[in-house]
This record gives sequence, structure tokens and C-alpha cells, in this order.
Amino acid sequence: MKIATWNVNSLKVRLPHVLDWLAATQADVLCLQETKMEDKVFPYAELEAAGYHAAHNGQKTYNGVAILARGTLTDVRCDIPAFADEQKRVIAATVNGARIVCAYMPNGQAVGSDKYEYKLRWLAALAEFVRDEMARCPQLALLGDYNIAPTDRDVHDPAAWKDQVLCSEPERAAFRRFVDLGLADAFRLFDQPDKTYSWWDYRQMGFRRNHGLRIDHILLSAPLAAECSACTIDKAPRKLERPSDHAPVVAELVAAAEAKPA
DNA sequence: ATGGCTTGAGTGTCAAGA
Repeated sequence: MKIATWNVNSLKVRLPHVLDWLAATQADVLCLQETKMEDKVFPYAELEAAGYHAAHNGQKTYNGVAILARGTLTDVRCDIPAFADEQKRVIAATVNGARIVCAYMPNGQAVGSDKYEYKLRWLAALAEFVRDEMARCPQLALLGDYNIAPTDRDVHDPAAWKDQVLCSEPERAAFRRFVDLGLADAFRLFDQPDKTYSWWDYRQMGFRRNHGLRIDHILLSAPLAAECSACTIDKAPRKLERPSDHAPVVAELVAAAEAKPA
């Protein structure tokens, strides 16, 4: 089973990219962030025609998350139950026996800002939710745009980003909280090329200069980590016309006996 | 140089992203 996450920065603009990418990769599950649309205009029909069921939790202009799957989506849950929030940032569903949690974590804007405080409160609430979901379903994957570069290895210029939003120690501690729940960063289960990122600034030729950050992640509970045979970031869609500023992250899950995590 | 692109909303120009 191939599972993936992609911040598309407007599904209205990026639907052709998404359909092409699904056809090329044959992903079984794709989590989307920043759809920036209401549920009533979500392209269910186009996705069904491409062979994908979908569940969406969206709003106008901002945020919006979706799970696309070849298999049936059951037990769909939207938002963090214990956290009152207007912003549509979380959707969860069960696919092929695995609990898929798709999250668009807050950006935080600047360390010390109101949005940064919201980000930290939001991350703490999500961790509680994920802990409870994992208790119900031990096979859990938390995929999404975390808006956190977990270590300096995930940053093109660690000195410039030191203590800045996306890289600050409280945010990195929030990331480690998910790891402490028993989730593994699928990307780091394997040897990876240096300077591999999932986001590049639109400005200043960020992509061509590989001025990026690795802020999109797939975290896997132990049973799924044991089945993970590969995790990669697919830069191909970032090279297209009118790309999202994020690239998809993909994890391959195989029968436990065949998996060979590093 | 607190910018630089891109998107959505909406038709002038700003908020928000990361």
C-alpha cells in the first residue's frame, strides 16, 4: 500500500496536477492540505472517475484537508474533538484497516506571535487526539503539513532559520511529542540524500536553488513502521507549470515479512 | 529594504502562507 501527503495550496488550481500524479504513482491513499474550498465544491466526481473515494473537511479561502483512497473510507472524523476551532485542519478515516490522520498544522507566522501560541496549543491538542485514536487503532499513520522542520538536517540554511518559526525549539519539542507517542518519521527510517526537502519558497528561485525545508511528514505507529519499505519525496510535481510550493511525500507499506527498515 | 511569489476574494489591493 502506497500512502502519501501533499499540500496542494488550492485544489481548484492543482486538481490537474493531483489527477496526473495519482495516475502516475497509483497511490492508494493521498492526504491533501490547503484545499481552500468548501465541501460543496469539492471535486468528488472527478476523483471518483479517477478511481478514488474521498472525504473532505473544508472551508472557503483557507485551510481544508482531504483523504483520497482507492479503498473504502470508514469512521470519518473531522477536526480535533476536544479543541474548539473554526479552522478546518484535521480529518481522519480508516482505510484497509489503518487509521489515516490527515493534518494541516498551523504555520505560526512568527515566534511569540498570537498565531505561534495558537500553533503550540493546537499541536498539544492534536497529540492528545492522536494518542486516543492510536489506542483505538494501533495501526495509525499521521500524515500532513506539519509546518515543523524536525532538525537542522531538514533546513537548507540552519543558521538563518535558527529559532525562527518552523524551526524553533518549542515546535521541535511538539514534533518529538508525536515520536514519544510511538510514531516514527518514515523518511528517517532509511538512508536519504542530504538536502532533501518538501517545501521551497516561490520567491528568489527557491526551488532551483534548493532553498527548502522538510516540513511535510509521514509518521507511522510501530506496526506500520515495521511494514514500511521506503519513504521518498517526489520533486517532479514541483517542476511543473503553476506548482504547489510543496512536494508530495510517499511511504510504501508492504507485508511485514518483506519490509526492511534501516 | 520586514520585501521577494502565489492564492483567494473580488475589481483595488490586502491577508496569509512558510
